[in-house]
Amino acid sequence: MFVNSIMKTMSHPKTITIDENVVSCCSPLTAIAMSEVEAGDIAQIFGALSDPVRLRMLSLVAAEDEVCSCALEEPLGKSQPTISHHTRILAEAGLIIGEKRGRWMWWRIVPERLGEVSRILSS
Amino acid sequence: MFVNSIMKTMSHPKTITIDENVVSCCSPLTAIAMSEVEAGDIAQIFGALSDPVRLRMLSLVAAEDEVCSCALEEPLGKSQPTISHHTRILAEAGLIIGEKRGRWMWWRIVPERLGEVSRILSS
DNA sequence: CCTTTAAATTGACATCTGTCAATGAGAAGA
DNA sequence: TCTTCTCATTGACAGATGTCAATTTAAAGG
Repeated sequence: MFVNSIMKTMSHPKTITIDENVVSCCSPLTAIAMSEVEAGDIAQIFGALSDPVRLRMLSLVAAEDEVCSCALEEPLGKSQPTISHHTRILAEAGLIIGEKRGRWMWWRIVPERLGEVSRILSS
Repeated sequence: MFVNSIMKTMSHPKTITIDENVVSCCSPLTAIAMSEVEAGDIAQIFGALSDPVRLRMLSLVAAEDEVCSCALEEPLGKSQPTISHHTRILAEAGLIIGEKRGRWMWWRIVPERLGEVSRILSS
């Protein structure tokens, strides 16, 4: 069946690694005197969350275990390069992680990262 | 003394009202199918949080009970119009609230709002 | 009134950002 | 190898955004 044919033909799972150390995350806001570098790092994450298309994308991925890039174009109504652009930004922020299997790129959310960001706002 | 002289000269406290109904906040991300309008509203909030200057501004305000606009220019190293610009954006996102007393504009954070936004990311 | 002071607004400008058509890079199957 | 398919990259462009000088508005105190 379909899944098996994928399993048989897929190459060794390649995990897309994202610079984790780019981000010095994440002490709560109410803690004293946020440094400029910390502010820049956190701003990058919120920047990833500041676009409607990316938020709906995140919502779509969160609703499933894994979502293929190809399954995002239609519900979001955006071109393939645009989808690729947005997944990259979310991945660079550490909010999703991608794995290429065969020709398909599969995305899942990173719950721990979501939690980290959530904790920044909770006093 | 200083505080009293302020109390005596201040006009009736005018609370700055911000369009609350602009934002249809805030169901968690993992809930099904975020609508386009909801995504737009939430994106606006995260957009307010996506700038390093505004994050440090928020941090400064959160560290005190109230902070005067005039007390923000120096630590943030930005001009008065720029400070005004950023406070406005944070206020429009409902993250801070301002009150004009005499010549001074006093800002405080809106903890409930911070909580709302935090809850969007917590699955 | 007139002056002073704090903040908002306006206008200008450089930079950043979202978008897509065109193209390139890898993987799978024939 | 050749074709097909999925995704990434590039280049271009319109629109959004951060910044400040200059100006306006509004409040206080002579």
